[in-house]
Amino acid sequence: MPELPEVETTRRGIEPCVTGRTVIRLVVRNPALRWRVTPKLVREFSGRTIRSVGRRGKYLLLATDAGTAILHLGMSGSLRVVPATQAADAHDHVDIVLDNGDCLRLHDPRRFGCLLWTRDDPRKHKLLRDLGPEPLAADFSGDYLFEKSRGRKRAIRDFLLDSQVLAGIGNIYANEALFAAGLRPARAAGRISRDQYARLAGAIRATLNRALKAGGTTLRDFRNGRGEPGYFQLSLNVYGRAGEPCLVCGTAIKAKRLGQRSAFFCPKCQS
DNA sequence: AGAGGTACCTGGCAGC
DNA sequence: TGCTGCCAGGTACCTC
Repeated sequence: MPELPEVETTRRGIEPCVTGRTVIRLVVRNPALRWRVTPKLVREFSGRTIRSVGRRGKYLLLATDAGTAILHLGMSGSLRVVPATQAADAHDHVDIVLDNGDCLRLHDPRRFGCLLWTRDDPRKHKLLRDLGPEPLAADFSGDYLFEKSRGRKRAIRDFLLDSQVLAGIGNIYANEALFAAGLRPARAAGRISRDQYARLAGAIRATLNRALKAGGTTLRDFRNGRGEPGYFQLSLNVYGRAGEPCLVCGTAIKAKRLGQRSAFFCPKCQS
């Protein structure tokens, strides 16, 4: 589910509700996420005050004076702030109970998400240290993608999904940005020109910014910190639209299997 | 080093 | 109305 716009929407939603609040306890109904939620996390997070809510790629970082909780929403995860007394639904695996009677509730049917604890700088954590640049940060450019892609034979769609190339891009936004840049998803990354990468970098930024304005994409179950869906699915040009007319030229959108995942493109607008 | 496949897990949907 | 098989927003880890 959640790519950068959804994770950032979640971050913005929960930030005012949890910053400065103290965690009084954790309720772990099912510790079996991608990695087990450990007793050490429960012990060390409890009693700590959340100083900030950060994000790196698709990871959320709840920072305290003693350490940082690293949270990933996987494919189907969502976080919301609800009264701690509210009955838990199926798949509400963890509550981070706050000192004002609310809790931060992690819901994740597929359990591909994780909740980890580190005492050190989270950016040095194994899961974060090799992440590529943030696509909305100043150090990201078409030149960076051009240099990084030389000699690479992979499909550009897969190159964009590689978190060591770029952090936070998933299958929806990779496909949408490639449409906006006029590039077919199967094109070899190493055979795309500097000019085309400049256009692609701009398309990535524009697509992510438009998705953020819409509060993210809700295909099935994404919800922001207040339980509300996003609306960017109404603006998708190609993702999930196989067989439907291109909104620019009317040609039928094609779906193609690249590796294990579907890619979508307009055969006329993209080359 | 890079590329490709597998695994983790649940739920929704199409087709029979 | 079942049942089966396939698909899904992610990504670490393994092999070649």
